[in-house]
Amino acid sequence: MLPDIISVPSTSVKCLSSEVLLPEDVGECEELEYKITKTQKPMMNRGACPSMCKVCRHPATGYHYDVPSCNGCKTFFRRSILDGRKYTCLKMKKCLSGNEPVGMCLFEKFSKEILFPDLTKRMCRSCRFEQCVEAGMNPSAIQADVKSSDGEILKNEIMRKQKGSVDGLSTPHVLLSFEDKVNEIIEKLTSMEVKIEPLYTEGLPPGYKDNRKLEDVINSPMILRYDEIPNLEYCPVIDESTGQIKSSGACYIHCCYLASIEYSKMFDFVNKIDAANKIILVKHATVMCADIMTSFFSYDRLKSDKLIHPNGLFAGPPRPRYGEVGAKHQAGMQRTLVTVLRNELNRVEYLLLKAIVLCNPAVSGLTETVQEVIGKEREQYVRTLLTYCLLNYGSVHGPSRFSALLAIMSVLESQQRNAKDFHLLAKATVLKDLVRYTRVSQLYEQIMES
Amino acid sequence: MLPDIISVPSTSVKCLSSEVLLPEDVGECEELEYKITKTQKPMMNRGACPSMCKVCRHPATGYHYDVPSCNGCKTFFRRSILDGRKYTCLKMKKCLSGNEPVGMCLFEKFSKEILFPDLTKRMCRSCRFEQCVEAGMNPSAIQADVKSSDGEILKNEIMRKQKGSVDGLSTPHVLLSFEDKVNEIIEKLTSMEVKIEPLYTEGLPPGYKDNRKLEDVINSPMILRYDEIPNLEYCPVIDESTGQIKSSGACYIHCCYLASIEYSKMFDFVNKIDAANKIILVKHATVMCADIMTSFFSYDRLKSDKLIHPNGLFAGPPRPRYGEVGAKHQAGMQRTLVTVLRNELNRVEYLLLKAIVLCNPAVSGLTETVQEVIGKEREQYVRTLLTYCLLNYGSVHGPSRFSALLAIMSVLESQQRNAKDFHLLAKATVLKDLVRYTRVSQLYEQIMES
DNA sequence: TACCCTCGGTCAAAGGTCAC
DNA sequence: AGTGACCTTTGACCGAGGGT
Repeated sequence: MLPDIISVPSTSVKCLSSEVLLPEDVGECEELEYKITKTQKPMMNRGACPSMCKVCRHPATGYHYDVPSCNGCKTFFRRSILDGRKYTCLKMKKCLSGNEPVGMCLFEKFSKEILFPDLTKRMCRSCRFEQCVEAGMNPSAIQADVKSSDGEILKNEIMRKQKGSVDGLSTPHVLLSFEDKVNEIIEKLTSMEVKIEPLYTEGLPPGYKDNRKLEDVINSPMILRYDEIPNLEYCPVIDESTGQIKSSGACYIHCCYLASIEYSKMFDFVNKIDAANKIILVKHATVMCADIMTSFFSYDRLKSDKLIHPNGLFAGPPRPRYGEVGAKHQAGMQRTLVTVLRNELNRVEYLLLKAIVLCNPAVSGLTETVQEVIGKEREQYVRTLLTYCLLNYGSVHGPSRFSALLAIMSVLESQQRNAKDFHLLAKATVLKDLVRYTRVSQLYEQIMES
Repeated sequence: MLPDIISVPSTSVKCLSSEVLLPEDVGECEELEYKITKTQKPMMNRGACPSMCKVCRHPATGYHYDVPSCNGCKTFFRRSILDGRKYTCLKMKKCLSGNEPVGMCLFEKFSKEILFPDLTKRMCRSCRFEQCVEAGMNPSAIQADVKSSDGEILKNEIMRKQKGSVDGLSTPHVLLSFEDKVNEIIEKLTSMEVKIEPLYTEGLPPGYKDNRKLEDVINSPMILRYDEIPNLEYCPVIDESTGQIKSSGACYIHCCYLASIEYSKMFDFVNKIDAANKIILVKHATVMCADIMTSFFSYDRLKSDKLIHPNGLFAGPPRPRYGEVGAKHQAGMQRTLVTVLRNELNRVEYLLLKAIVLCNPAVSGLTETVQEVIGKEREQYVRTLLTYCLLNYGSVHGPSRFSALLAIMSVLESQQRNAKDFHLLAKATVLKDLVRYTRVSQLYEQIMES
């Protein structure tokens, strides 16, 4: 069962194994399974062709014997079974892991291995066959008649082995160490994300206002639920014509920003930088982090192709009366989402991208030391994202996937410029009243006016 | 000889040697070669079998390392490369032509050569290897690992030699190693760049105007010097107040666009797409290609930190009177350059980036097939750039270098939008006169108004 | 009806082997 | 030690058949 879920293909998850195995994720997995059952296609995936051969990392040509694989490995497996072949590895099954040039750092080894993917050359037939079995190639999916009794025996042997090992430990894999490292980072980001989620999804209750300054929020201990916010002020907006309290929903924009700020505080490197630099960084990153969060949330959780808040309401400046700049802003927000959707950003990619957005050493005003610290942090996430792409999309499509993801950043950046332009314009001129009506927080203004 | 024919084996129809000797068959050979070139499938041609070894004139057993050849020469070539052997001819490389037994008349020599075509007997190993290379045997088609560093050196040497003589007919081979592929692609792009450079650096001479339409330029054969442009029209601009010819420098903008278009025509994939799609693609890419070219040229060749034309004059809309949009446009141009400078883009990165900019499958209006073709082409360049970064900046900084380079693209894109906005605004309103004054070509307008 | 998968089969062209 | 006829293996490609 598990293998099937993992190999559920294409853009969608193909997650690293730990993701699948995390207890929190069971729900997600089940959901995935549900989708599969629903479309009544347990094995194959409509549309997208899997990108990488699970055996040798060549470009895959489709699912063969239940495994995304290339033509070569498909034929190799079939022949091996039909002829009932027995291979012996002369290198103690170390064809894959051994023989590396000495003195290479791990990532170097890895990227070389991925980018120079001719595993077939380095794998002996024994190890290749092993890898086929490991990847889950299903002997009973072979329709042709086995040519020898050896074949029959081998087939049964493999089937027994696979049945037995479903819940057993998978044998160590070359890339495990990289997967481990990637997993470690992803797990950390995931747990951070989980922590800030309630802050965003619950929103500030209607009529309440958070009066803290940006500096306060940044320098105070973590606050992960709105009801822990000190000095939350109840100041409902009164409709001037009717004199009644204007009904207003929960305030998600403010909370989305709060969530982004609290999120940024969870990174280890913030301990290494001083308050002034923190503020500069946060001012630069928050709008973008909030945007990508809203976009991803709408798409991933709420399955919406429109930008919506956690309560299901339409997000962004909703009314047309904001004029041209408003329209541009609005269009920009939607563009962010559209980009996310078009790329079918998955959760891992989202998390890493957000981390990369946050760790931007090019923000002007940062001291040199801080730039260096942040630069190193960013490099780590960039590398992880690249590794993830290479592992999941292969050496052919991986790099372009990686570049497509990075392109989202520039969309976020221009979106941020639009948002800030919009805010200034709105405040200065036509929208003075509207701005007063809206429960604009000081924090919001501080961010937007940077 | 006869036994060979009989034992010509198995299933496949290895041709009979007598066939080789028939004069009529020379034609067939040539036809075969022609077909191959045409379909760009040098590998195989099912059904037809090459008849004669291009190295030694024995009966061929098929294509080996891209050359119709016999078993012996195939094995000889492989062994020579794998062992990295160096042969020396003791007969001044005259094994083939000279040194005939004395006293033979020409006809004797000739008929002997035809009837006993065993050149191997007469060729020393040095000359045989020479002949292999000459015939076009492709060392990168050898899959086995070279056994010595000598082998690696020899292989590269041969490949360089062949590239020079065949003029880049090298075939995309699946098993070409990544390093090789990187070099191959870079060399190809370099040679393309060299070809278009004069078009840009010379510019159109003052007062001349190129009246061709975009379609004409795209569909006509390559023109790489301005003096080959058909119907170049001399139409100097007259100053209305003085009645004198306005002095104007060479027109670089037009030529830069021309250079970009001619450049795009050099990509192999353009043969696979129709005229309509070509136009769409070129309309989208030209401004960006021209921008990055101007930027890189200013920085790399002219060592300028300002955007300047090859003649040393300041580039871009130079006068402040263009108003706000003009200023924005101007600032954008400078921003492109600044980005280039800040990144210290080198030539390889510049070339690859330009190729990536050009091969954009996301341009709206392209048919799906074309999108796919272009997408594959782009993937190739993206992968190459990534590999280049990893190789040259290491696995720690390489990925972020790669991401920094990709970020230049979005700068180019927004710069393009500004340029087009500027053009439309200029044309429609305040700058009507200026636009008329400027020798704006139809081609320029067609590009700017897309 | 018309695709679109994935199956098996095919064969040109790789590599390897071993008398000579 | 080299050679090359013969052999094995590989994998791109194609038609078949079953599913949507």
